Amino acid sequence: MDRVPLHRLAEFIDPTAEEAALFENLRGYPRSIPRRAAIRQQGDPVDQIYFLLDGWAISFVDLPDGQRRIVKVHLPGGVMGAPRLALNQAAETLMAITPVTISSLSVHGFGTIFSEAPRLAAALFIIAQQERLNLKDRITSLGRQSALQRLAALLLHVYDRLQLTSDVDQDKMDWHLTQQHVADSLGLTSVHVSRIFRQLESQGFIVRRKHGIAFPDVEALRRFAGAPEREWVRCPAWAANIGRGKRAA
Amino acid sequence: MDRVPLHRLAEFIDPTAEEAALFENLRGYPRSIPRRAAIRQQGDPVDQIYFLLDGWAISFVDLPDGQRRIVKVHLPGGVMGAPRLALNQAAETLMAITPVTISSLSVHGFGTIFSEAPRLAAALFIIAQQERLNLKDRITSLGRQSALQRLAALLLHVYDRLQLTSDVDQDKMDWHLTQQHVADSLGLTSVHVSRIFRQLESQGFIVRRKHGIAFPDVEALRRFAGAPEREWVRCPAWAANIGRGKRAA
DNA sequence: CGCTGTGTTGACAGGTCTCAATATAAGTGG
DNA sequence: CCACTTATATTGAGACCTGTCAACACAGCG
Repeated sequence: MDRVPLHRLAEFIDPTAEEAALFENLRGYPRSIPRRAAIRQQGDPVDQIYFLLDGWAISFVDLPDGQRRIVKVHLPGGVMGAPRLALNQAAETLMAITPVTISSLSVHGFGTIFSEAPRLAAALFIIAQQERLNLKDRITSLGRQSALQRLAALLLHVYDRLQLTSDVDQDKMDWHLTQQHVADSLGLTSVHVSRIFRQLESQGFIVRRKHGIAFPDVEALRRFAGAPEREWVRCPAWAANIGRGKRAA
Repeated sequence: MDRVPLHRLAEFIDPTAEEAALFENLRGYPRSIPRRAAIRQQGDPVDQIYFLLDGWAISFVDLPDGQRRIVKVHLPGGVMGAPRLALNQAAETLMAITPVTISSLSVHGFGTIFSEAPRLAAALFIIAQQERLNLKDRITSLGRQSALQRLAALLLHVYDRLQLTSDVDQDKMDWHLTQQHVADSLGLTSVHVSRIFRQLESQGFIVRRKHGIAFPDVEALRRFAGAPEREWVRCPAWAANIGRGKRAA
């Protein structure tokens, strides 16, 4: 497979050679960014979207009162920065939490995809909807679940996403979030996160290692978290056939 | 203005006559649905998306333990059901909470928009991103704000959306959510919602009427809620010019 | 006129936060 | 390589917010 993050697009359509080439031409060269560096600041103008090729990143908002909310954890293969296409100014800061490599696409190139490769555009649209569902699941989770369940749901969410994009072991995963990151994601304090992490561990749901977490029994954890199982669509007919019927007729 | 919900699309591009006609041809006839009726059930197959022409609706998820989470309140002009394009089965139930009229669009017609009217597709994409931002704001709000602030943020969110799509009075709005709805939205109990509603009222932030809420001082409420002010993009160049450069060349 | 949906109020229990101290690991500069 | 600083994780005690349970008021509606 190529090193382009096309796999994320290819989850929903099978790109033709032309589509892949177009995408390849439009996107910029991969760029390395060190840990803790900002990829994009809250308030910057909106002119690029980013594909995360490798490493972990977060988008967060700093509030007037000094608190920080992490609104999304970005994993390899993800699309970053698309939501701000709806804004004049970036809403969030994008920061690398490990060394990362990214590739960027100008908003102009983004428009080109819509006119030249409608099937890719449809795939991007579906990805956006998938993200909406993820956010909705998080709202569901934040709403009324205990901190313990929320943490379990977060772990499983990252686990599932890592399983999709890389060939990793079945029962463990990399982990690059500090407890402060987790706290800012779940709306808890880092103090409490520490407690519930230990609790989850003492109950046998997880085993913690350096930069990694193992799951002795994923299914048990899943039942405990009460997170919905999502059955993502793959290559839906309406998207796959875009342009076909017309050009034939 | 037409009775089609094109205004929502027209927030981001100025549709040509052809684009408007295409959309008009693809969408179904308006349909009326009584209060409390389900527009779409959790688990149904995915073959339509809906435009809410009039009335209020909610999408919610019923959890195994009997709790209900409202993931979105739909107001007139909104697009409903797009997120499930990423799924094989509908993730949520769509229910009218007032009498509503809707117009539907098949997923096939949705594909046609991507091939025939890329600018409309781009507008739909931007709307999706806008929704993502709204969800992110809600996550921010749910995460660490007090119940009082969350309620204030919800009220302002609905207020701002109503201001966008209809010409209503500056200092008041219609309100069709019961306190149970609010509780299911904010992740609180209806008991507590009752308390904080009274508290918000006794502090002078709101005045409650039948099916309506008035805001004596919107800006004070906004400061209290601490919700971010969003500056939505309008007719961005990358979307407006889609297809132009190409056809000329 | 009774019924169901909705809103209000009170007392108590429980989860999470705050504040504070400490331990451990990870960098950094000499 | 060591000393120092910083980041991260852990633990405890008490306060506060919100949930639970229960009872009741009120309205709309058949």
